[in-house]
Amino acid sequence: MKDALANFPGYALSRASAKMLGRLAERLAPLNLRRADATILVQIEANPGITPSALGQIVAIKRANMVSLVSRLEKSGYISRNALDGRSFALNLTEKGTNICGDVKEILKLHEDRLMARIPEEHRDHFVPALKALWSE
Amino acid sequence: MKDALANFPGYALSRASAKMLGRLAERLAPLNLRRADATILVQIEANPGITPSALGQIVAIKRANMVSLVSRLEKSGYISRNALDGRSFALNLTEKGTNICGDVKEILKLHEDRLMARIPEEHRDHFVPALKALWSE
DNA sequence: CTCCTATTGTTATATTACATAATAATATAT
DNA sequence: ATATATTATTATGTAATATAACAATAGGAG
Repeated sequence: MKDALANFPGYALSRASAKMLGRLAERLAPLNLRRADATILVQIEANPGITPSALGQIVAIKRANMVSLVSRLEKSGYISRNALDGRSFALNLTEKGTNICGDVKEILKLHEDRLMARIPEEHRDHFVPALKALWSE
Repeated sequence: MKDALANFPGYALSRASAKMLGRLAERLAPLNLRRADATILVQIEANPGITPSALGQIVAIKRANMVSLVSRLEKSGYISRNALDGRSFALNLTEKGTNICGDVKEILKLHEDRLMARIPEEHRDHFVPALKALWSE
């Protein structure tokens, strides 16, 4: 009963990612937020007034899938939408949104710290650079 | 328009994983196989006679979700199921399955090589060990 | 051997993530 | 001024993954 793919980088990458995403989801659950919600809140805070389209490009979420995410966050009172022109909106955090975004960032910090702590020290500094090389382009 | 999470290891991990999984899916599409199909074929070849349950434990797929995967691969003529006892089956590759498994392994090899090639040399050797530290437990 | 418990494969079902196509309104460029 | 592109949106489909329930059966305890 051996794992024939255990040393394949792509396989290890997806297993590690799946496991860490699961962990993060557990940690966000008490806030009643999903990962996409959390990233959107943080990105809006860092980019006040951003449009759904531009936001979607940053976080790799298609416009069509953005709609329900944004409208749910609006209904929860975390973000506001103000018309920029006839077709696009400026997204901003409300006060309530800023508050929960603080909680989110705390959870993210904890999550990232625990994640990095699992990686043996000699590999740690190589981790993010290697991932960014795969991801960005 | 900046990505506030770009340097978060968990975020980078999931972005990198998503991108590479997408690539792999494209490469497997010509064989009309999905990633789960490919991993199952390779794992059965490495573990002849394994049961669906044991296989599911290796690849982190729940029994319930294994059913349709296995039965589809059987219908495609790639694997065979032989009763071990009254409730479990031994899974094996058919000749056709062994053939396509060869193609799969070729694609995986190519995929993994291209993936590693994207990672700057100085980080390469640290990549899989770091991921395994996150994933395994 | 018999009874209780655990395991296996299975069905049904729900959720989440993510993809495409079409559309109406509007901005932008020629 | 008109053609084209972009934005937000709706509708829809698929893949991955999770849980609960169930029948058949294996394995262990007495």
